[in-house]
Amino acid sequence: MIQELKEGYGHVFEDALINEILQVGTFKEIPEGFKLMEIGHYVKAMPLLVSGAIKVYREDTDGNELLLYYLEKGDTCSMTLTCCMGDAKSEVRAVAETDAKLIMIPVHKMEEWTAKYKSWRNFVFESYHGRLNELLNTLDSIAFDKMDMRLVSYLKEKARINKGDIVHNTHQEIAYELHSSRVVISRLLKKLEQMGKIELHRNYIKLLQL
Amino acid sequence: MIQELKEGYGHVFEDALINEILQVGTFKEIPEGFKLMEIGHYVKAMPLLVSGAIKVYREDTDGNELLLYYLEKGDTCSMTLTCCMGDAKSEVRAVAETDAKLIMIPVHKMEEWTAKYKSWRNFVFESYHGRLNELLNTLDSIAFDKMDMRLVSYLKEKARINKGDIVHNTHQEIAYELHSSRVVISRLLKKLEQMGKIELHRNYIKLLQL
DNA sequence: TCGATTCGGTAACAAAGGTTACATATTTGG
DNA sequence: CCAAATATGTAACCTTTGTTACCGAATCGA
Repeated sequence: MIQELKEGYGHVFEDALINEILQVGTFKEIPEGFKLMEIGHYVKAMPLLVSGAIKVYREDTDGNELLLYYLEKGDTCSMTLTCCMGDAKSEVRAVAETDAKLIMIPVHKMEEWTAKYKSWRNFVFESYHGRLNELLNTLDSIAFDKMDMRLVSYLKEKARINKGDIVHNTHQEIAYELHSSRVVISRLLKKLEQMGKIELHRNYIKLLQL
Repeated sequence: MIQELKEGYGHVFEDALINEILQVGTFKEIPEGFKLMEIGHYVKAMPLLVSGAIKVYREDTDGNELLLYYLEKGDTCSMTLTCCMGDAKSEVRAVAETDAKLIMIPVHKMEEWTAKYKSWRNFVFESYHGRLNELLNTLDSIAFDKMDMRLVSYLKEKARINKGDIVHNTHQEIAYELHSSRVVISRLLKKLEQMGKIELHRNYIKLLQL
């Protein structure tokens, strides 16, 4: 665990804090598709993401779904932060987009560290800042962009997260994540293909020049 | 200033902190329409809202606009928090919706208090939590609701903030805040009037039973 | 191997929302 | 008081998005 922690967080946390994390944190490996957090559940530990990517969703009571953003190495879930401290329920769903490695921190340490370590405070605040900004970007995209633009952004981001130029999703899955319908997504994807920007295949899409 | 502070924040902050705030904070009264924060500007002080309401907007480079949420008594601007600590630029615009009273806290105290006062930490975290949730609600509304529902929610919220059943806005102003067009808003308002839910007048709308 | 399932393509249509244009009423400023 | 500006109503039309329906191809499982 020590090398993963140092690699991902060595520049962020002071040595004393790194040592504390090593003592109380537990290392966890999760497979792609693993559900880390469910709406309405309480959260008992805070994850520091060491490798892989986590996607964070919004879902309403009617089953409507919307992808909010991804977490990557060095990120933590701000939602979890507030849930832990405030003893509140989760408002979002989190699922591993790829295989991932995490260090789980027990909730009760967080309050303690916030008082004790400047680097922890900075980390927590920066985490909030980052997440607020990602939410704002998602909001911009929904409020101001049309579906074709949103789709292009989605494909780019997905490819970036998965470090390649292939997006392994069906049209239906994309439709869910963008809160649209399969037919609409197929239609727009076909247009992108005709423009020479992507190549469509069963179960995956290859990005050419977006 | 002392009575406003105690009334709004007496249950939230411990006495020692209240005293510190009285020493370093400056009291400020601002009129309706006053611009508190502009996108791209740096923020040098953090506001504690004592009375009145502040509306927080998103605006993109093309001039597209969208109302995010309101701040009320006991709230502070989380965006400001991160901007102060991280020395980052503001991502939003904030305008006084009504006349308002604020206590401004110099940035450098925030870091100090976060280490020193548990009540301050709680306040800051709850503030973040609240704002994240309001952003999520706004997002839900844009992503999942149609314009007629959004309009009804808007009118209700606006009336609540202004403590009455009158919304003092032109159709054009409402269109801007919901990022729609005047014609669409007029159309939907007319429908609401025909359903007996509102009364339309020049420059204001009276809510009946929404 | 064969039937069932999943995935994607496409057409026809509906609904929501945006745009343009123009009319009328009210208010404001000189 | 009158011209200009502002606020609203309304019609016609277009674009985007969503819905339903049906098709064939690929894949999977017994």
